[in-house]
Amino acid sequence: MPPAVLPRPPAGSRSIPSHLTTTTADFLSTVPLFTGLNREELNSLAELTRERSHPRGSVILFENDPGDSLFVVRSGRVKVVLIGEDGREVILGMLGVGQHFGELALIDEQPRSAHVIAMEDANLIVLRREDFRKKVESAPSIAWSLLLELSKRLRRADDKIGGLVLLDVPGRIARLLLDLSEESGTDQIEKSLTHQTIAQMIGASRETVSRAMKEFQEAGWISVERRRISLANRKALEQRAQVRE
Amino acid sequence: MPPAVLPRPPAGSRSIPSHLTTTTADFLSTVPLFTGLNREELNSLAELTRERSHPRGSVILFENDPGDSLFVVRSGRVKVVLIGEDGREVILGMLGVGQHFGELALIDEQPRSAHVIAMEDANLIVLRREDFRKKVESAPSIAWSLLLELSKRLRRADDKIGGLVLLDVPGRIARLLLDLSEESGTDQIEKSLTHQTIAQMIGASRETVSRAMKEFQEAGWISVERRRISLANRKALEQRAQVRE
DNA sequence: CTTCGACCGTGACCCCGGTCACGGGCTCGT
DNA sequence: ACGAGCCCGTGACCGGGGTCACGGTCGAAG
Repeated sequence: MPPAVLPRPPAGSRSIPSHLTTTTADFLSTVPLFTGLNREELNSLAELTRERSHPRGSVILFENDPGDSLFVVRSGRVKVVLIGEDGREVILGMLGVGQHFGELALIDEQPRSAHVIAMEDANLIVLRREDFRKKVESAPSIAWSLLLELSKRLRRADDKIGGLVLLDVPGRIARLLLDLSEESGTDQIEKSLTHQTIAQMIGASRETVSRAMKEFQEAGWISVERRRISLANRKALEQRAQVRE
Repeated sequence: MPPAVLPRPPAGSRSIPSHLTTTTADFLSTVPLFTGLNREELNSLAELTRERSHPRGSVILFENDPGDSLFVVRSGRVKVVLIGEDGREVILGMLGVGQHFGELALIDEQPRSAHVIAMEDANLIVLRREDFRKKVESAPSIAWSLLLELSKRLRRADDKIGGLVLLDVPGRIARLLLDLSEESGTDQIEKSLTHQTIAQMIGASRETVSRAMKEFQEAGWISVERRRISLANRKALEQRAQVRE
């Protein structure tokens, strides 16, 4: 892994109004955070919004930076990571279209808690703190959505902590695969997930993940065809993802 | 470690109106969650409340149980834990007077995400979901306090994940000690923290914690006198709690 | 005072998984 | 189409830390 000297946002961070398939307001209506807003509110919200695009690999925001914006992913995919001095990355989460990040700093006014990096070219909708605050006050349904979202993340995080302490690497992988498939609804996992990425999500090395994945395949629990993982034996994986003595 | 067959709440779970130093309403006014409520609102809130007492070691609520109550610690101390089939415990958090738990299930209606166990004899104030919901709706300041609290916990959890992956055991201990001292305001940590407890908080074994703590003492970074840990060399600990190569 | 249970200190052992070092296969960009 | 990067597979090595097994101390209960 290259020591990854983090460059400040390189070219491409300019605000480019994106003329895409839908209007911003239309898009916002599909974002869970903003369900509960009516047409009018969506429009006024869209007014307050800027748009930025980031090329794959660029850093969208830095840990410890003061932050006063909320971001919604309009296209592409983004990862939330911690990075040690030695360059090792821990992936706390991956966010896709319609998901958002940066709320924490909006709520508690603390510095950003992690880096966010574009995994693919990404377009982001940006909302500034004051505008967001006003929106929340005028539309309490947003506050409730936020609570729901934070709750979900907190459960996930606690789960992850439990997994890190109680499970071995194969167990953690099994759990991750089950999580991902659940969130995609099917037994398929589409995302282009490299072993390296998996390793960073579960706190392991690339090599160990390779070996474990091979075992899962040989056991017939999963099958892997170009950029697609299928869960063939869910039961077995669930078993493996459980603490046993 | 005893395999810890978890008994259902034993004797002592009866609701006992506690005639303590202050009234319930007075106490609630000191709880961060409810700052922002005026006298009247506090009184009406107190009306909706029940009180329970739990002896040291008893389980207050079980992971996976459906849950519809919020708890506020009125006295004593409580731990939030995950428990593997093999009996190993992971301590996700410790809560003292004025802190609350059980909100997650109130917000997202999912089952409880962890066990909660009394570390000392504890008195708890209990509030049912519907009553709580109504309160939140009538007093949006509560929603904001909740967002603040969940944000704080999420940051903590992410930190913990980072620590588990990036730091060795001494590093994780250093970080824990710094956290605890910060939250107590001084360089002293009072709580009766056994090595066993520390081990469960950072995902390590009792023995390894013993050895690391000894090194810290010999290095002069901390000093330990009966049930009290003092941080003597904060700088060194901060250093140790950092990822280095 | 004695016993009993928690808690701490320490040594021996050993295994999971991180690190290093390669080699070989894809996919791009030019 | 041919390097240049990414990826993935695999072997060798070895070290952090878990586990086991004791012994010692101390406070509380009988």
